Amino acid sequence: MSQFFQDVYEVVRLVPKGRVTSYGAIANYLGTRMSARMVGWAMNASHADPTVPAHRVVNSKGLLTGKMHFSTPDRMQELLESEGIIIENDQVKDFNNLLWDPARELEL
DNA sequence: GACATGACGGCAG
DNA sequence: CCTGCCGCCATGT
Repeated sequence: MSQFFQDVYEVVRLVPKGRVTSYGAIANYLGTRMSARMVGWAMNASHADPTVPAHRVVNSKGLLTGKMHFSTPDRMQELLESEGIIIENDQVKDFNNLLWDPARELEL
Protein backbone atom coordinates (compact mmCIF):
# COMPACT_ATOMS: atom_id res chain seq x y z
CA MET A 1 0.00 0.00 0.00
CA SER A 2 1.34 3.41 -0.89
CA GLN A 3 1.59 6.07 1.75
CA PHE A 4 -0.97 8.01 -0.24
CA PHE A 5 -3.65 5.43 0.48
CA GLN A 6 -2.83 5.30 4.16
CA ASP A 7 -2.96 9.06 4.32
CA VAL A 8 -6.32 9.24 2.61
CA TYR A 9 -7.75 6.56 4.88
CA GLU A 10 -6.43 8.26 7.96
CA VAL A 11 -7.98 11.59 7.03
CA VAL A 12 -11.32 9.97 6.19
CA ARG A 13 -11.30 8.13 9.50
CA LEU A 14 -10.86 11.49 11.23
CA VAL A 15 -14.11 12.78 9.79
CA PRO A 16 -16.45 13.17 12.78
CA LYS A 17 -19.73 11.28 12.82
CA GLY A 18 -22.46 13.35 11.28
CA ARG A 19 -20.02 15.31 9.12
CA VAL A 20 -18.80 14.83 5.57
CA THR A 21 -15.80 15.83 3.51
CA SER A 22 -15.05 16.11 -0.17
CA TYR A 23 -12.50 14.60 -2.52
CA GLY A 24 -11.13 18.04 -3.24
CA ALA A 25 -10.74 18.84 0.46
CA ILE A 26 -8.76 15.66 1.01
CA ALA A 27 -6.69 16.19 -2.11
CA ASN A 28 -5.94 19.71 -1.01
CA TYR A 29 -4.95 18.56 2.47
CA LEU A 30 -2.67 15.84 1.10
CA GLY A 31 -1.00 18.27 -1.21
CA THR A 32 -2.15 16.69 -4.45
CA ARG A 33 -4.33 19.77 -4.64
CA MET A 34 -6.14 19.60 -7.95
CA SER A 35 -5.79 15.86 -8.39
CA ALA A 36 -9.03 14.94 -6.71
CA ARG A 37 -9.22 12.00 -9.12
CA MET A 38 -6.45 10.33 -7.19
CA VAL A 39 -8.51 10.61 -4.02
CA GLY A 40 -11.42 8.97 -5.76
CA TRP A 41 -9.06 6.33 -7.00
CA ALA A 42 -7.84 5.77 -3.47
CA MET A 43 -11.40 5.45 -2.24
CA ASN A 44 -12.05 2.85 -4.88
CA ALA A 45 -9.39 0.76 -3.17
CA SER A 46 -10.83 1.47 0.27
CA HIS A 47 -13.07 -1.55 -0.17
CA ALA A 48 -10.28 -3.61 1.30
CA ASP A 49 -10.37 -1.49 4.43
CA PRO A 50 -13.81 -1.50 6.14
CA THR A 51 -12.56 0.94 8.79
CA VAL A 52 -12.71 3.69 6.19
CA PRO A 53 -16.06 5.53 6.36
CA ALA A 54 -16.15 6.12 2.63
CA HIS A 55 -19.79 7.14 2.86
CA ARG A 56 -18.68 10.39 4.49
CA VAL A 57 -16.79 11.34 1.37
CA VAL A 58 -18.79 13.12 -1.32
CA ASN A 59 -17.89 15.41 -4.19
CA SER A 60 -17.52 19.16 -3.88
CA LYS A 61 -21.24 19.69 -4.38
CA GLY A 62 -22.26 17.23 -1.71
CA LEU A 63 -23.49 14.72 -4.25
CA LEU A 64 -23.25 11.01 -3.44
CA THR A 65 -21.50 10.30 -6.69
CA GLY A 66 -19.85 7.13 -5.45
CA LYS A 67 -22.88 5.46 -3.92
CA MET A 68 -22.92 2.94 -6.74
CA HIS A 69 -19.66 1.50 -5.45
CA PHE A 70 -21.18 0.32 -2.19
CA SER A 71 -22.77 -3.04 -1.59
CA THR A 72 -26.01 -1.49 -2.75
CA PRO A 73 -26.59 1.97 -4.28
CA ASP A 74 -28.70 2.98 -1.27
CA ARG A 75 -26.18 1.81 1.31
CA MET A 76 -24.30 5.12 1.31
CA GLN A 77 -27.40 7.20 1.91
CA GLU A 78 -28.55 4.78 4.59
CA LEU A 79 -25.31 5.11 6.50
CA LEU A 80 -25.28 8.89 6.25
CA GLU A 81 -28.87 9.24 7.38
CA SER A 82 -28.17 6.91 10.29
CA GLU A 83 -25.61 9.48 11.40
CA GLY A 84 -28.11 12.31 11.26
CA ILE A 85 -27.18 13.60 7.83
CA ILE A 86 -30.12 14.39 5.59
CA ILE A 87 -29.85 13.27 1.98
CA GLU A 88 -32.04 14.99 -0.55
CA ASN A 89 -32.05 13.77 -4.12
CA ASP A 90 -28.65 12.06 -3.72
CA GLN A 91 -27.26 15.24 -2.24
CA VAL A 92 -26.21 16.13 1.31
CA LYS A 93 -28.61 18.68 2.71
CA ASP A 94 -26.95 21.66 4.39
CA PHE A 95 -23.72 20.36 2.88
CA ASN A 96 -21.82 23.59 3.32
CA ASN A 97 -22.50 23.47 7.04
CA LEU A 98 -21.66 19.76 7.42
CA LEU A 99 -18.50 19.87 5.35
CA TRP A 100 -15.40 18.87 7.29
CA ASP A 101 -12.36 20.22 5.52
CA PRO A 102 -9.15 18.76 7.05
CA ALA A 103 -7.05 21.61 5.70
CA ARG A 104 -9.30 23.96 7.65
CA GLU A 105 -10.50 21.98 10.67
CA LEU A 106 -7.11 20.51 11.56
CA GLU A 107 -5.32 23.78 11.20
CA LEU A 108 -7.05 25.44 14.11
C1' DG B 1 3.73 3.24 -26.15
C1' DA B 2 -0.83 5.50 -27.42
C1' DC B 3 -5.61 6.17 -26.18
C1' DA B 4 -9.65 6.09 -23.29
C1' DT B 5 -11.55 6.32 -18.71
C1' DG B 6 -12.56 7.55 -13.85
C1' DA B 7 -15.98 7.83 -6.32
C1' DC B 8 -13.24 15.07 -9.24
C1' DG B 9 -12.71 20.22 -9.58
C1' DG B 10 -12.38 24.72 -11.55
C1' DC B 11 -13.17 27.94 -15.14
C1' DA B 12 -15.13 29.60 -19.46
C1' DG B 13 -18.97 30.13 -22.48
C1' DC C 1 -28.31 27.12 -14.30
C1' DC C 2 -26.22 23.94 -17.60
C1' DT C 3 -22.39 22.26 -20.95
C1' DG C 4 -18.07 21.70 -22.41
C1' DC C 5 -13.04 21.59 -21.84
C1' DC C 6 -8.75 21.05 -19.46
C1' DG C 7 -5.74 19.45 -15.72
C1' DC C 8 -4.52 15.78 -12.80
C1' DC C 9 -2.32 10.76 -12.19
C1' DA C 10 -2.95 5.76 -12.28
C1' DT C 11 -5.02 1.81 -14.60
C1' DG C 12 -6.86 -1.10 -18.33
C1' DT C 13 -7.07 -2.28 -23.26
